[in-house]
Amino acid sequence: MVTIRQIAEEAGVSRGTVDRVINYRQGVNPDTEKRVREIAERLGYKPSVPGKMLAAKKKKIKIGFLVFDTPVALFFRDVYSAAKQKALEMDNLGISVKFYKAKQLDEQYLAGVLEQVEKDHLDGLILAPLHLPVFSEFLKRIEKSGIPAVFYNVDNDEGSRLSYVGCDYKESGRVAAGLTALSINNKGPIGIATVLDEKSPSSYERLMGFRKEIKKENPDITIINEDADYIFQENNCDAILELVEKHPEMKALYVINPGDCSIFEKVMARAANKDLKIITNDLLQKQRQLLKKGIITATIGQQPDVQGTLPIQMLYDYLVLGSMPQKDKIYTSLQIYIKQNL
Amino acid sequence: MVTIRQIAEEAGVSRGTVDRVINYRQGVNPDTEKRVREIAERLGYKPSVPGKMLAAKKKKIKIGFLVFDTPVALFFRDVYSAAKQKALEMDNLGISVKFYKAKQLDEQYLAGVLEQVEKDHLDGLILAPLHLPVFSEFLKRIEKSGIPAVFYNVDNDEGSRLSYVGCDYKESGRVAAGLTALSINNKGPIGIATVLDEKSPSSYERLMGFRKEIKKENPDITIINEDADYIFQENNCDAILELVEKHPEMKALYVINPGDCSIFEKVMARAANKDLKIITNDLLQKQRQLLKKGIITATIGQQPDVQGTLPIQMLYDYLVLGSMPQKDKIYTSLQIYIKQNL
DNA sequence: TTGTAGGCGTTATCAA
DNA sequence: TTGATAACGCCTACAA
Repeated sequence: MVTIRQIAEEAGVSRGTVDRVINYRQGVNPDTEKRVREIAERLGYKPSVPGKMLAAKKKKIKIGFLVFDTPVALFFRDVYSAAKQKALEMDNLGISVKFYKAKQLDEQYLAGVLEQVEKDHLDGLILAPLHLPVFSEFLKRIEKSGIPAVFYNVDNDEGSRLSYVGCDYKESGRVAAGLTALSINNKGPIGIATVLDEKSPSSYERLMGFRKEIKKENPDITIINEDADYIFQENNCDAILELVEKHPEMKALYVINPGDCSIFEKVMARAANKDLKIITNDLLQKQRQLLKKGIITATIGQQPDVQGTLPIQMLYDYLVLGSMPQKDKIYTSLQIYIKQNL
Repeated sequence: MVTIRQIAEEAGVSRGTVDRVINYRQGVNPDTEKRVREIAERLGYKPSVPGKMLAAKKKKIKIGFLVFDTPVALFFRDVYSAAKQKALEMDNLGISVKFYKAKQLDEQYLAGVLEQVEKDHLDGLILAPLHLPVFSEFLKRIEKSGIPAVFYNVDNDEGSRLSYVGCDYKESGRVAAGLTALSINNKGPIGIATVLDEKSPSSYERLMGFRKEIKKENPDITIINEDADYIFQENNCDAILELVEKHPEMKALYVINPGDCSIFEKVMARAANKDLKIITNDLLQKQRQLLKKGIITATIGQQPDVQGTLPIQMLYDYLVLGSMPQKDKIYTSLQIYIKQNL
């Protein structure tokens, strides 16, 4: 355990100088700097975590966390409750996390929330940057201000970020394909559907991943409704029911985004004793119940708890310990849930 | 953020006294103690994590970690490599983790290793206490010595422990049952097999969980070989191949413990183009490959990384922060792996 | 450009 | 039985 004190002694300078060198601060003689840096290198200096944590308390760090709290974005509830828990821990470390709840998804309303976010002087920001003009604008301003941000659930290359924590949607689609194939013994006609999401990036990527995987691995499976435009049409609930009725031979249905989940029971009612397998995404409360009842066959999770806690930890590590995230994207685990492992 | 300093001022005593009270040390006037405790309570004192971490460095805490490093216990390799990583982190916090590798599983050899463990003066111990007489003895001595222990992978009630981190084997069997049923559309004859483990508790519990779940949920599935004595017989590799040949109608095979995994390819060779589904446990390197090749249909994991890292963290929290584990048993997640989510 | 010193919260040691 | 003080490692304001 090498400390700045030891480096200071070795270099014949004061601790302050070593600190300046190590943290790339202004005003050190280049020769001194070089000497100190070499010694630090040679001795294998690693800053002490507790030391940094202790010293960080004086900084009164404030992190902002934007969540959506609407009936159509239920997934964020699970993210939020995990994040709240983590925020309490952070409070113990002298870091405060402020939550901003967006209760609607229309641009004007969101603009108001984002304005509020910018007013508070934050040291870091966590958000799911939807692909909407308000967010594009906002991301640019945040980037300019230099506030480090972590994106969760939705990635967005219109602004720079420390890291992304969320699902790899394409892979998620692939896993759904594998599960679907598994549940119908690799053959038969299947359907794809989604209730919400008019071609949101996440749904679209899942669709692409699903289709590609089926084509690659399962020559004996045919997808009844191939066309993306057809899948993402309006008033989808009715369209899905129609699809199921038109195709009694359908063996499985992949529901990308089930909305409020009421679609599942409706579909099963129409497909009565047809032994239709339903594969979907996420594990919200409703889905848990429907899995138990045997209405949903399997679902693929995206770790809402990790999406809530890891971004906070990453910002803490960055702001307090000065360490960059290991990866540019942290993908959540593609956990498969069936009746028995809820 | 209340500190002992604040409590000391409020109570009109020194920080030392507050420290004595809070940490239940000897030599405090009962009146003083009561007063200090009340103030701490009223102010909602929570010890500071960084403060404790910093102060802990002087204690030179040493944790022992026992792992098995034998050809038949490959799972422990993954535990070990995660634990090694975690040990490095701990080193940064001034805590050293010493590993003890047991290269054989016979009692005499193990006795030697355990003796070595006892010689070193450890502040905490992590081990998988196999159900063998050497361990029974050892656990009793450890318990008497008061050294806190965390068990992983194998629980054992012959000694007291802080917590257990590992698989819920019975639930693991249930999940295997659900997966098996899913892969054969809930009907048909299936088989159960295991290569290693003459009725080790983990295998036995998995078997029980599997059988019970099939009976409860799948009236149309019949288990060809019901009898535990038959499943756990000697020279199992041959017995399994025989089973597969005798029952060409078999739709799926649950392999509880595949040993070195060579059984899988052998079974598939015998069952050529029979479309036999194979369900198993763990995700070692071999299994990963076989899943990719489509020889194994699905497997159920038990988070070797968590088993390696969490016990270390728990002992750290206990020894440094003085916090007890949340639960008596921490079960690893019953993650399902198929070809697409390796 | 560099050094000094105090503080972050807890704990151990020594002195009273 | 209690108090005072010096660590633990880092950071920063101020002084030189």
